[in-house]
Amino acid sequence: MTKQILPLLDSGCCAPLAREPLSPQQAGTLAPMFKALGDPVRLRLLSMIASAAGGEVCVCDLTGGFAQSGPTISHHLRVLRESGLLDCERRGTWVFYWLRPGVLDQLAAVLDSTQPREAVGAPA
Amino acid sequence: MTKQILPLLDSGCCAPLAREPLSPQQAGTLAPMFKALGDPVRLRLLSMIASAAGGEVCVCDLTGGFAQSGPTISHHLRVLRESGLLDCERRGTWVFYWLRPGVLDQLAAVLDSTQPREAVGAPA
DNA sequence: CACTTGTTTCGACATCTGTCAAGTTAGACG
DNA sequence: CGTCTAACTTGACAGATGTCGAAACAAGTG
Repeated sequence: MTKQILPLLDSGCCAPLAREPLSPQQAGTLAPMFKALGDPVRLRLLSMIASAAGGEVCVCDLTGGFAQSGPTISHHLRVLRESGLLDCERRGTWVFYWLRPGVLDQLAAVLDSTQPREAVGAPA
Repeated sequence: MTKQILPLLDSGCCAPLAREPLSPQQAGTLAPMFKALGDPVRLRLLSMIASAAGGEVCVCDLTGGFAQSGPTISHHLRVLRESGLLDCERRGTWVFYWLRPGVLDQLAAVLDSTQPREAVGAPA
């Protein structure tokens, strides 16, 4: 069910944005994830899923909260899935979506600016 | 020089994504910022500016690092500025850009998922 | 098997986006 | 003022994106 997933930030991926310039490759890996977050409908979908009690939500419980049609919600879920933020599984009639663990934290870490620069590693 | 800026997350704006579902309004405020981050060129620009020594960079020091034309870089800088992530000022011949303080941290806070749900405020 | 419900895919369409070439504005310097 | 450089704006264009209705697919139920 899960289609092509972008090369995952294996472990941390990159230093925070504000510590050193991102390489074109790093930017190319991160941008699609931020892009997936760059739509109000997708942000709300992600939030509904991320904040759900069991950590997962049935599509049937998502569509009701939006003015958009079923196919449109399905499209946005696919974008979130293919960007590596969500995963899903069919169980009988229903399809459940959940947050891929850790991905949001990695994105948050990239945005973190508490260690602007010089305070990096200087051993002495 | 600074044009129309989106309604700024006054103070925190919203609870983390994973704590409770975003309202349509909150999603509408946040999405344009994530959208601005959703392009590799803009991510690199932002990173170059955020990690720069003095906290600001002259446009003339940015354009060299990209295959894109000057107007294209200018366009991306405008998108970053109008989404509220950057600010700029002209000094003589040159224009300098810098990170709007706090904005990145607010976005990071929205993505933070260390307090999934129930651990919220329950007084007892 | 036919029927119903949940979900995705397909096809179409209007809008938005990234890009560049060409032209314009802003300031510095004679 | 004229000219040079830095940066932005405009106009154009190919390609991506958000949206929907219709059709297809998946599973359960009679």
